[in-house]
Amino acid sequence: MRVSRAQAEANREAVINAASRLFREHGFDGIGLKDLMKGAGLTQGGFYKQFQSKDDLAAQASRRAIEHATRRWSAVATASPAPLEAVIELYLSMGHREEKSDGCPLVALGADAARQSEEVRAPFQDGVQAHLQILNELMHEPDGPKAYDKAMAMLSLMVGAVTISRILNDEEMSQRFLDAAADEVRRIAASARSA
Amino acid sequence: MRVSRAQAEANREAVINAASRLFREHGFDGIGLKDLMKGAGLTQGGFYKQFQSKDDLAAQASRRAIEHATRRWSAVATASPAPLEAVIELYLSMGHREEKSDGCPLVALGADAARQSEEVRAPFQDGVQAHLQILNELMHEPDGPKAYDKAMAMLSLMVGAVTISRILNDEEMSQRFLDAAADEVRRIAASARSA
DNA sequence: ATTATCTATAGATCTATAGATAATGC
DNA sequence: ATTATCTATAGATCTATAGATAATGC
Repeated sequence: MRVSRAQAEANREAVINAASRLFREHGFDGIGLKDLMKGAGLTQGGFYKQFQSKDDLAAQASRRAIEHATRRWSAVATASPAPLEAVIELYLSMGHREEKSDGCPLVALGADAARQSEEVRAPFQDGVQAHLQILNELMHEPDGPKAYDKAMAMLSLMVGAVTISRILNDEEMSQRFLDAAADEVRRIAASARSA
Repeated sequence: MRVSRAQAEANREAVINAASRLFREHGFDGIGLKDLMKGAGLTQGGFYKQFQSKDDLAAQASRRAIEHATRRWSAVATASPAPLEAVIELYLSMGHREEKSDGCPLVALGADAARQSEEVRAPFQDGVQAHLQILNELMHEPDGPKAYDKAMAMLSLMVGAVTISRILNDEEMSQRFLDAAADEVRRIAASARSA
């Protein structure tokens, strides 16, 4: 029954990874400890040797999800000659609309996060800052006086558009929301020039 | 124990009204039948004489919340000489950020709605359409070829900004998100002209 | 007589804990 | 000997149902 220390640490990581997906899919209140542990191939009993509470796991899983999302933005941005377009294509896409459990946690858990403890909200707040910094660098004039405000509008627009596109059944309408958002994100990035 | 037919109908309405607030505050999974009924001064036992299931109440409470939000937009728009500014002031405000249980259901339950049954999602979809129509009429050129797409971007931006502002603890940062969104909403409304 | 609401409860599930088991690590 | 994980369980809460109660409506 006992496993090596290295394996134990790997198991703990597996629980955090599974939870980061399962919380995004079902919400913090929509999945229990039993299924969270099962997601890593373990049973419920070991949970409190690994985490202080469900809230503790929610905080760690949120941090993992947000940091993964941030790295993903950085990765596509640095890999592309047109970084902003690359981020738009990644984020404002039907693919992202459908991959709820692997997509942006600000969309999958935005409304939920506002109801959580300070511990759980903290990683979301850090994630917002990290996303803003990336967007800021993708702006036409990152050092303009309003660049950071423009980044805030861009992030709000992106999060809102994917959130709404997930509520809508109509795929055509969903696509139209994403496209409309993409157009305006481009306009905002460009307008940082004159602001 | 038994009450008049009129009172019974009033009680049912009271449950829907209480639920429309309580779901926005705690999420669909964050509050049980006992407290939902208690919100209307009743006990849990009568619930299934009034509603088919918790999901049924969630659908009706969502419809009530969304329709209330739509009427609120219409009301401030028609009452003001600057209708778009009135809607912006109402929606992109710290007051709205704080009144979660009486605010826009797309913000309070956006991520939750995407996980719900078709029955519960339907009122949200109708609500999105209704909000778009109001925004469309507030545009500088409502009949422009891209007016509806502009309305989509405006709604996404507004929903996203309030969602993020609720996650942030920092009030200054929250305010800045709302202000940045307000600026861009105005720009988008104006840009419908030339599009 | 009918019925709106109540108390009480069934059965499932939730978070959290206790103690058993069996493999690691000294 | 220590400890990572397991099975089992406590106690609370969840959705849903059953049957009692008492006021309405015919």
